[in-house]
Amino acid sequence: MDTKNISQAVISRLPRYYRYLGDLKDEGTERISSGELSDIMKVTASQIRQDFNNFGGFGQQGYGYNVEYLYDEIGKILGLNEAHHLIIVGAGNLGRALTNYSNYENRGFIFEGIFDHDPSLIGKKIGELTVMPMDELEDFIISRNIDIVVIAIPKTGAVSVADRVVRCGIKAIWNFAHTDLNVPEGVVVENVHLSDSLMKLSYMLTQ
Amino acid sequence: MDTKNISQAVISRLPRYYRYLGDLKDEGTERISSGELSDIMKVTASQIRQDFNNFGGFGQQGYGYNVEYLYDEIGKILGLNEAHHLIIVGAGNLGRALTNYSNYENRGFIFEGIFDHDPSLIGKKIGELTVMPMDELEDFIISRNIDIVVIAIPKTGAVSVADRVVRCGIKAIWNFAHTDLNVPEGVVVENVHLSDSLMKLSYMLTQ
DNA sequence: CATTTTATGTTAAAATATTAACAGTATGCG
DNA sequence: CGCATACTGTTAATATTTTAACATAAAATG
Repeated sequence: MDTKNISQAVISRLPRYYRYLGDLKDEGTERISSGELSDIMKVTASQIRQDFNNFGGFGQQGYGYNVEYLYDEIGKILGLNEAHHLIIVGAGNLGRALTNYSNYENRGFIFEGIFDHDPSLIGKKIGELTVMPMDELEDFIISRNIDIVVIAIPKTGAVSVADRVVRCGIKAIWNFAHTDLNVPEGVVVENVHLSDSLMKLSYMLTQ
Repeated sequence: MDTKNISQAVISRLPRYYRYLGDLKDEGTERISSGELSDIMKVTASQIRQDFNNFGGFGQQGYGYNVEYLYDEIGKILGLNEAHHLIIVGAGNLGRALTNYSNYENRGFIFEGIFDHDPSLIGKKIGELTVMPMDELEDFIISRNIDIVVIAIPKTGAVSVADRVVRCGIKAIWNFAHTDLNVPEGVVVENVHLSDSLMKLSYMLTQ
């Protein structure tokens, strides 16, 4: 069910499917066809079937897809069946927003700690978490089995933080810094470049 | 220099070029070739040349590209030569983070106001801005010539806010709500679905 | 000032991704 | 229980995107 090289385009669409299927499940919809889903999501039915079939057949001819089953399966593909343990580096506005955001939006992603180098922030409570100093970073990651690090600091510090966490075994970085990170083979980075996103909007608006 | 249907893929890459060119400019680099840029950015030189040529020839054979000129031109393409006036709907953690974020990161994007429906937040200061009540939304948009609305509220309210702002002429929405917005032809939406992004990371980590 | 080098703009080829078509199977209904 | 219908899974066609190739023009060199 995995490593045969699924394209980035397909992967990017999976969370959206997951979202719509979750909504359908909540509404009590039991089954859905690629055609109906196509209408709701505004993508072709063909694409939906192709996408799902990258991971095996989840549907049944003449019936369609069972919503709950499909939802669960996509969840598994996305790795949501097991919990992830995160820390946030950077207790600025964005770090704080993400801490809080997690509580009600992202089950399965457990925010275990938040770090900052600013002495005036250390010890402060942010939601359930207490800001920790940067020199405790490595110990915390290792002792708490952290698997995802969120980088929410300005770009000047981002690269060195990435290096530090990679050195203690982190394999996934959610990067909000306004720069690209160079990481070794086997480490994945998901960038959220807000400025890039805003510029794209500006472009579209200008047309 | 415009409407001949530039692909989404190209547009998505423009801000990244802009970022790297800005860095090069700051370092004092005067000229650069597609080959050198290719090395730095880890994309093919061919793609770089193709991308730029969608908008006309910015370089010179045997010389390459003038960094500052190219930077400015891409800025213009992205619509960064004129200021944009934004408001944020939602004074929660995310809204607050974006307000502050803007100050030091995004010149040319001017955050003019922030709104919330929660009475306990109205009147509070967030950076330079004061939280305003939702019933002043339309008047403010019109009187201040707002051209971009940032939606930073939970999905339950997002759709109706989008409808409201579209009705008073807004053509661009930066959507952080965990839902898709249905907008009429001519209105553009740039989604920042943080959960989707995190799920993508989870997928990559699982592989 | 001629010659070599460099590097673009552009055309052509290859690789990917999307859409359409269809064969075949389960379902639902009479 | 058989027949029509409704769908998927999958293969084929089309469209798009990316990469490579190359002809040409400016720049550098001696």
